[in-house]
Amino acid sequence: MARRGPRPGGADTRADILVAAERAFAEQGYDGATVRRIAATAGVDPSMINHHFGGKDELLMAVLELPMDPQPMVAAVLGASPTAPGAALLRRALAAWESGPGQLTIGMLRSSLHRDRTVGLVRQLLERRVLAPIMAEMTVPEAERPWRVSLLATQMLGLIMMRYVIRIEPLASADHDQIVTAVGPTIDRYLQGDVD
Amino acid sequence: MARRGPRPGGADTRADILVAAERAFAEQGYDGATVRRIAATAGVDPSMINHHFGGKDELLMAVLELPMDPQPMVAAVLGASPTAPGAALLRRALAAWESGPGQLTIGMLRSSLHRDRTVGLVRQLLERRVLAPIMAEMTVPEAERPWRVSLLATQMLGLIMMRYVIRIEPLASADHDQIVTAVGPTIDRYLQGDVD
DNA sequence: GTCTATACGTGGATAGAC
DNA sequence: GTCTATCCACGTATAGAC
Repeated sequence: MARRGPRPGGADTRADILVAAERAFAEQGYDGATVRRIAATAGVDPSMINHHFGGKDELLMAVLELPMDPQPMVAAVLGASPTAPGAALLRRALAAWESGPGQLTIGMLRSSLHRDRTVGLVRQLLERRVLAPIMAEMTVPEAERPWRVSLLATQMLGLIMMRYVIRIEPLASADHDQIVTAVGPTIDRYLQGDVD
Repeated sequence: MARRGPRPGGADTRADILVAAERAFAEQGYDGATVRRIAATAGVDPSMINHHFGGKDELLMAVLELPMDPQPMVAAVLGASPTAPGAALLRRALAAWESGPGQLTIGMLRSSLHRDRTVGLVRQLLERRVLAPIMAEMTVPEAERPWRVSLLATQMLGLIMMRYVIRIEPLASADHDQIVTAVGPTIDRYLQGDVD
């Protein structure tokens, strides 16, 4: 019954674990996702997770470093709509968050905020893969960009949390046009308007 | 050694548990706070928590329903500064979040976002104790108020999360004046400006 | 290096004695 | 109402087979 040695079929244990873990963390949160269940889903022994990643925390970190979507998209949108980038940015962001991968991203974010270690990783990823590309495309003087992009981040994160996590009404049911009209000018002002 | 029957001194077990749990959840998050430690801090047996509250989830819910600070303050500020309420609101909010009780509130929020059940309770508390009082003080037609207040909530929550939880720079180190200048106009527009 | 098997400590929860 | 004893699931560490 029991098998010995490498799994048959040339299965890639490490990759299988990552796939199972990404779903589990996004759908069930950090605690809801158990190492044992992730291993079972991946069809491997639980101790393999410690062997390949070091532990549950490191597994989450590895998952957070998987290629995610938003970074190239956001920067490209900015370049395409120089005068009123807020509307275009919001439309792309809303569409992305409501896609399958976007919902996983939101789930991952949600399951990472209550641990200092994972929050630190979220901050790094945010800075390097979302905010830095945006700053590179901005038209204002470079010295202003970190401040402006952090303001932008507050509005975008708050929109995500309120609409998709806390789900307050009428925001959660609002259509994209309403949101773009209401929030777009805020984004425009943070990106290129008067902020001090 | 072992005692039997009710604790001596007429101690109020339930209240003691709540006090210990509030601190523990806020400071250590939902998972970091253990039923066993909360019980030890309160000087009671761990099984008392299940007996009085039903379980760890219900204990968190009971804690979330404890009286919290922000609701009267916010409404009062609005009435005092009818033309540019954003600046006054932000100043009071920033001061509150950086006080001891405010940090506990942020910790509670942070430790509640990754469970559907507790997110639901956060939503209810937010609607009833923060957003409803604000709506009551708004000067725009009543029909517009839910939409406007939900926009306000996105900006305030995003500011909290980015400054105090994710701690992105330069926002995390910015002084209150900078933030008020940059974000105040956003709040003003959501409360009484053109949003559709 | 990759996998299996097993064991330890701690967590939340429960049953039942007092 | 309160406490003891116990249970099961969890994360993790270790030893050793291939």
